[in-house]
Amino acid sequence: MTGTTSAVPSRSDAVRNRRLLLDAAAAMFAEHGVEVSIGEIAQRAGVGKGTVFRHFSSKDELLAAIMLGMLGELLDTGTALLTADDPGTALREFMAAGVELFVRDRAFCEVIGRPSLQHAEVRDAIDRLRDVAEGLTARARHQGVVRPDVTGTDVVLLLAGIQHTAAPLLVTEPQAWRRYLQLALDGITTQTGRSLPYPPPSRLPLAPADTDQAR
Amino acid sequence: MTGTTSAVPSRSDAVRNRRLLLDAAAAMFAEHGVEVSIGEIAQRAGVGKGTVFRHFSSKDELLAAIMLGMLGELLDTGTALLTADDPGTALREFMAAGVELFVRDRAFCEVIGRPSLQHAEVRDAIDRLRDVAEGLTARARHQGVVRPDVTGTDVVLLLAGIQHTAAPLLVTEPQAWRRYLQLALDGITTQTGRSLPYPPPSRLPLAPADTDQAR
DNA sequence: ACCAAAGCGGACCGCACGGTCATGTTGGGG
DNA sequence: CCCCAACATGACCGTGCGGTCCGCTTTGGT
Repeated sequence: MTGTTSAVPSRSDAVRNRRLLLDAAAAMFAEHGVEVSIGEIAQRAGVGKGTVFRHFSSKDELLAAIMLGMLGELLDTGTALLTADDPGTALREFMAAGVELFVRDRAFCEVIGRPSLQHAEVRDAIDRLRDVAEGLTARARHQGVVRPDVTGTDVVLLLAGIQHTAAPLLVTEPQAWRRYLQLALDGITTQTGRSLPYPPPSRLPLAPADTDQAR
Repeated sequence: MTGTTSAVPSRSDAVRNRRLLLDAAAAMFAEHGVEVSIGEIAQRAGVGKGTVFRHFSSKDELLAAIMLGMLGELLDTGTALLTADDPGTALREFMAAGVELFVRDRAFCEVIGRPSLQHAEVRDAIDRLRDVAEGLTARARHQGVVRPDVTGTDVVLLLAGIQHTAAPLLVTEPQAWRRYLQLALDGITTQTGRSLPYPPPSRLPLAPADTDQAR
């Protein structure tokens, strides 16, 4: 389901090394963020630095391959939940899965939060994720458990926000994000006589070009 | 009120250059984050690179000086609001000021969010901020407009979270954070029969040492 | 068993960064 | 006006990064 970025090689040692590399990179990115060096990843995988660039044309390509995998999983989870019985708990479970993904993977947070360094495919995946979230939110809205003016884009944005709220506590209290997820859920739940002060964003901007203008 | 990190120099050209440097660094850090190079800051200030290190012993020192200034302002705002008439709107205004600070300054987000690279003085300032937030929250709680199990630490954490929620929209919709601030406020507001699933964090960890373990 | 092609590895390149230093310049007290 | 201490400067250094390249090894078809 997740189209790999580069073609998968034919020789046995190559496919084995590719697996080792993907696993090592996923672990290192998750633990240390996008700043880990290619050398460290290669070392962890037990291969030479050159081998990394044989399998992935650049560091960005490697990063994108892993991010796409994770986004694909979340997308599948969300799609499955679209046909769940209770729309309210379905939305809740989707958000829990999303926040947990952010919490577990530091690079994931950094990539999603800074669209400037995003691959086109990653942006597409996020767009599809937004669609799924839109569906889940619409169902919950129809059931009346969610405010009428809350959108799927809101939900996706909140995932990153909740993770970031609990981030400083992550080491000492790894489960604290559940507290802030509930807080957010209570915020988007139907409340009498309350409205949000700013119109819902129509869509995620394609590539905000970061805040950096050309130097 | 804000104790500068290094002693302020005596000669007139030195004090002028120090001002230029602080202004340039503040602008650059706000716009591009902590990653801006000393060279770029010096260029913007119209001085040589060496001059930067004459005034601040390291890049971290310069960064800390600016962060302390901003934290001081927010601290003053919060302290003033402690004696405001309506505790509910006081808390709201404090949070609005806090989020706006995050939104305006990229380096501020990065420093607050990654305690590993924090100066001791910065951590102290954040602690004092937490105390002020505790006071504001307690007042609002006594008035009954805020959940009994929401703490000042929650409020401080939410500031960063709200900014991060709206971050991807910042370029296209700079005011979107107000939407998510309201959402968070609705979340922490008194609601019948709802409770948070995770106990309130007692305090911010002092220095979570990042997620990086020694290499 | 052989061999071409595919894969591997690590020395190597160019670059940008934070920080230092020797040299030249300037301000302001006497 | 003079002089020296305080200051400014940019060439320079060490380091670590992403990415390249070429000689060697392994694989798998014949």
